[in-house]
Amino acid sequence: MTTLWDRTRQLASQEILATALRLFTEQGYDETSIAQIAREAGVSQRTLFRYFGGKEDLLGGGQERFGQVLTDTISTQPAEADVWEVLRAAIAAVLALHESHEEALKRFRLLHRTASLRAGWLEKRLRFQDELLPLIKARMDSADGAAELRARAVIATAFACLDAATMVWVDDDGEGDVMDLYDAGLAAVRG
Amino acid sequence: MTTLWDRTRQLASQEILATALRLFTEQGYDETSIAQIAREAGVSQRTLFRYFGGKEDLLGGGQERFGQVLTDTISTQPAEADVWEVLRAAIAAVLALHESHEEALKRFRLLHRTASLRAGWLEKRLRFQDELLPLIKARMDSADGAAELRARAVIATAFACLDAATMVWVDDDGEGDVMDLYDAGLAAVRG
DNA sequence: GCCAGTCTGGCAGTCACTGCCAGGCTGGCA
DNA sequence: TGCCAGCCTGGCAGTGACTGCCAGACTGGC
Repeated sequence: MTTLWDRTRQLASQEILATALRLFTEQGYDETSIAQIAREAGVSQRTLFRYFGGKEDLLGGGQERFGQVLTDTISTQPAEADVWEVLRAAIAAVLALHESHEEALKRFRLLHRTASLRAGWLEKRLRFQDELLPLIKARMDSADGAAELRARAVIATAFACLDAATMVWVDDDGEGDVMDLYDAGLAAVRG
Repeated sequence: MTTLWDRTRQLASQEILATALRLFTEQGYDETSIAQIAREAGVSQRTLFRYFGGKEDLLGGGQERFGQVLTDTISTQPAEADVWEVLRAAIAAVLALHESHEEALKRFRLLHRTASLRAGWLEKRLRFQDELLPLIKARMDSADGAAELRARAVIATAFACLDAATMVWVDDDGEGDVMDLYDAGLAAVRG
């Protein structure tokens, strides 16, 4: 059962998140201080840091779930499926998590335009890749060696193409479908 | 002509760099404070920050040159060369910049094991990719559209394979040649 | 030997982030 | 209904990276 505490927490959390996203888009990420967000959201800095681990987490978008969704999707994929198919399905599943088109575009734009955010995101993405490694490795032909290297290369390439797709998508102001762009990018790579 | 100032600067710079690398490898990047490096190198914090923009730059390795070397190598490549050949040459040129095997391994290990450093490095690498974009785009078949996307995907894939190669190389304690691993990784991707 | 330009160190301040502590509110229990 | 235990909050102080400012020292050219 949800207690009053839970509801209060939920409310405060949403208020903080909304305030942060508003200020970030209005004046930029680096130009917005934690103090300002806390003030305008009506909580103390200390509390804000208790709700969210750090400034980057205020962008929200539920990135914590991404890792789980990726691994889950891959695990439920048929054993005989091609690794590229498997990765495609995982990426599609993550993209499907985004709420609205506009929100996603807003967040992605912020992400790609702010160096510090971009760095943090890339780092997080690399951790996802590490989590995927054993799953993909198990699905690779273990006949010729260097399965680790090949698995790493394939995973990294898939994300690289997703990166390219996302960037083009953002540059075109959300024109077209990210998944189509991903396919086109991968096609350009694999010939 | 080199003045006394230049020589002093050079000396101080090297002393700082050496101290930093030593402390980083001894106790870890995050566990080493700027104050400690400055103290042990015999300069003030203020001066240290004047020599090097920030803590990340203290890892050295001449990463500033990388962008220049990449673009230069690509520019001097024959016009009819395949984009993959061109990118391979550029990556090989950058790898050739590393002084010694041991130093390179030490730096790479630090880079891959420290989240904050890895994030910064990935960000820098992304900027290199942006610089390469027009050069590669110009070499792509402009017949079918989406040259931007295809160029982005190809560049990102090349770096992704380099990433995979470097990681495996570090995990194997510098066994084998990074370039060979790169070729193997790219082969796994392009079939 | 002197002046101008440059480099240096120290100080104070900002910003993200953390530990600690006292006070307040909530939820369950008598 | 009253009360105690437990969680939650805000404030305060501290750390670590980084910047602006200023005064003092040193160097290079005249």
